[in-house]
Amino acid sequence: MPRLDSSTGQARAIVADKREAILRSAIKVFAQKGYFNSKVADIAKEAGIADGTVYLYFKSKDEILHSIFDRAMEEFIAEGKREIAQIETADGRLRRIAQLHLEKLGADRDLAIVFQVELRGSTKFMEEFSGGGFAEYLDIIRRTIADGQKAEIFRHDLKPITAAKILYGALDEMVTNWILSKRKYPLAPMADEVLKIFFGGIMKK
Amino acid sequence: MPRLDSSTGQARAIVADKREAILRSAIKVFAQKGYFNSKVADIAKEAGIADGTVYLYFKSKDEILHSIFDRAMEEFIAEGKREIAQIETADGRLRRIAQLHLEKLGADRDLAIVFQVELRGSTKFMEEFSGGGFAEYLDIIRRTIADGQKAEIFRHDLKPITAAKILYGALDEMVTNWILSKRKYPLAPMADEVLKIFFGGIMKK
Amino acid sequence: MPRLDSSTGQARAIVADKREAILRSAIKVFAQKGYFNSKVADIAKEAGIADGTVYLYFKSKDEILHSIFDRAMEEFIAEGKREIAQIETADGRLRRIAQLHLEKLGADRDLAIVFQVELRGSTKFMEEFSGGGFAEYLDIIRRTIADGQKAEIFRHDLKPITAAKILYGALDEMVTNWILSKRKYPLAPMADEVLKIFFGGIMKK
Amino acid sequence: MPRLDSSTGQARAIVADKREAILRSAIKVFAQKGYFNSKVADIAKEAGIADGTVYLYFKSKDEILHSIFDRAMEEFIAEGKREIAQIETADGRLRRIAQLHLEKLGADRDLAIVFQVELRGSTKFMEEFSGGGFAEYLDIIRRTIADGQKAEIFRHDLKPITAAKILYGALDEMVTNWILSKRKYPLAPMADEVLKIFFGGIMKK
DNA sequence: AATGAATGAGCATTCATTCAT
DNA sequence: TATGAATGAATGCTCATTCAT
Repeated sequence: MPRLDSSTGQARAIVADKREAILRSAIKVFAQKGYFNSKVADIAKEAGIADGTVYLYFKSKDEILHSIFDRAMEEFIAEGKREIAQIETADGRLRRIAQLHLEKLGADRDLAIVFQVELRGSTKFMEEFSGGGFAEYLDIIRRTIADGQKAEIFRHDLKPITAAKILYGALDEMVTNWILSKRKYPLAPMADEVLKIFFGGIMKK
Repeated sequence: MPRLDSSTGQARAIVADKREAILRSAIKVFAQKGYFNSKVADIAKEAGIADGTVYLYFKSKDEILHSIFDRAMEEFIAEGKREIAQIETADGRLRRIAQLHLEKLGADRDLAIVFQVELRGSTKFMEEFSGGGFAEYLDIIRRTIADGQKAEIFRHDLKPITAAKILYGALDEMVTNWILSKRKYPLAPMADEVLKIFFGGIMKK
Repeated sequence: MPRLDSSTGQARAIVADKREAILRSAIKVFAQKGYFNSKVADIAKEAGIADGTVYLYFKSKDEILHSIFDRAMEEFIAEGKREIAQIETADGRLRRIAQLHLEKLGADRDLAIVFQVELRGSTKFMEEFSGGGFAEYLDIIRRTIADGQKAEIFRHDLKPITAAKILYGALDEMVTNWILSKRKYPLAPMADEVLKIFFGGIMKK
Repeated sequence: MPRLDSSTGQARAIVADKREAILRSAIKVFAQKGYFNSKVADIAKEAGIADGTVYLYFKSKDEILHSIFDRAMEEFIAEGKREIAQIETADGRLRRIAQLHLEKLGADRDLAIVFQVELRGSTKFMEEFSGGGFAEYLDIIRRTIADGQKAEIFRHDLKPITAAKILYGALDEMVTNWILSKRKYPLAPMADEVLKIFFGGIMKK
């Protein structure tokens, strides 16, 4: 049986590979020129395939953008959950989340650009984004903060959802600045800077 | 020759008025449909003028978007500086900045949408944005934080520029969430929530 | 008042002229290459205007085809009714209808081609065609035949609607043959040939 | 070597079967959606084969349409000739031709649609059509009429070719009306209606 | 200054056909 | 023979911008 399995499996793998290749190409092209200024032909050329072939794997240009987001978010959330599960304290978990956030985007500049720039380019998309994976991500942060309050390590006079948004916003700004910065620097370490303030405040005690 | 002066002045005022009207219309239209999906004809119709007239006041559709940003940012920074000048303490100044940030955008939802969404829609624009008024704004925050460190009210183990970005990012996320939220709520009060964390951290002492 | 009227009237006339020009060009192009093989750019070039201009006067390529038919049919029916009204006998009226039918199409070969060929190229269009002007035309023939029966000049053992279809079909075939014929010959005289049979049959008495 | 022969024969039969299947599928699809709106993939799916397989039996989509016409016309003419040969009188033969015409198309609505609608969709095709089987068909009618004149049962003051076109046109219109009609009714009986007029005229003697 | 008709470059998508397997 | 993934040419329509009036 391995025979049949592998033949089917291989076919599936090839299909997945090509989808993958198109997605990678699209990320690169979108990052360079922006979604609206990117032609489907650009993506195809970057992927080394014919224009029409793109449509064997995606229904439309729009679907490509959605797929980029869905796939990346899915992966990120899965990995985040896995890592978090092994950490005891709420603050430790929060630190890991922040690090992961910046590690992931810091490791793929093009993807980061698409996330920071293109996904924000339309209210329509942002709304879908907000209702989708992003909401789940924000909720993970929120729950972790609530956990920390229960565990009496975080203050009680803050709404967890608001605190979560603040943390997310701060991290998000780190990414945006990193993308736009002319100087190259590693993004991940910024997580600790953010947490230094988020955890400790900037006031002297 | 008050005559000529006044006539010129009046003419200039009329010109400014029409520019203004076009800008207001553009903000409304961009907020509704997004920059790329807005037609110049839509803006003209909203402003009650002919399509071609738009080009007597702006060189291109792109310039309209830039003007929206420039004008709003200029106004905002001018007002910010004015208000800040009257405040003694660094933390007081920071609080006023945060409040102003949310007050201004909270008072004009369409403008807020254009700022949060449309201005992010292209790296090109974000780069210009970053190099322009935004940099100045961020620098004001940075200097205020540095002042606070000099005055020994803020910790010294934080780079002012990083702290500034974090504050900005947190505020920015408040605005984005407010825009996308289905529920209507006042935006300005969120400034205090942000500062509660920014100043005090979320850890129990 | 003629002033205002004429200015408006002139503008309207110019618009009508351009519509007209596009329609004439479309008839020519459709006749030459067929509807599906005609590009909107072909029509525009033939009319001496830019591609986009076509869309200032017509919503789509499809609408152009419909307009060709509507306008021609309307004109034809109006003229037919006018002429018929002055004729006493049913057979005289039928003869005039048949003559007009062939005169009109015989005078404009391109229009005839569009009518005979392109309007038949899709069931969708034929259905609309059948439900529209064509039905009215066939009904005029039918009523004339029924009149002739009432006047006791036509046999009663024929359903007027069937006889009408037969006459129409015979005339229609004359047109189609004329279009496809390599030899040039006047179409109108064929009306008498058709009527010779339609009225008299081909059997010897 | 009966072996080879039979194997070849069988192979040929299989080939013929598949050609046949594709043709039947094409008729169905063309009738439903029209030639230009039908995709080769639609035909293949209807026939239960792969897209590429179509091209093992036909050189192009266009050739399929031609084959539909050629095969049907060939069959029809062969059958027509066979039947006619056994009939003595010219009017009897004409009656049989008219009946066959409507019987055949009345028995296969999809084929009728393709014949009445799709084959008319382009002058190019109509010209080929006119020069091909259709010319032969029309000629059979013409000769039969000429025979009737020689036999002194038909009037001499009519050109046989014109009379033939008139008969054909009338029959053709019957088919077109039948196709477009919402009501279902048998087509074949219309032959007699047509002949009642064709033979006898509609005038009272 | 204002108009709005005209322009024409630009692009996502489709689909007949090919060809490696 | 059969497959169906891949190809890439082809085109209707949009819309920012221009310019004669």
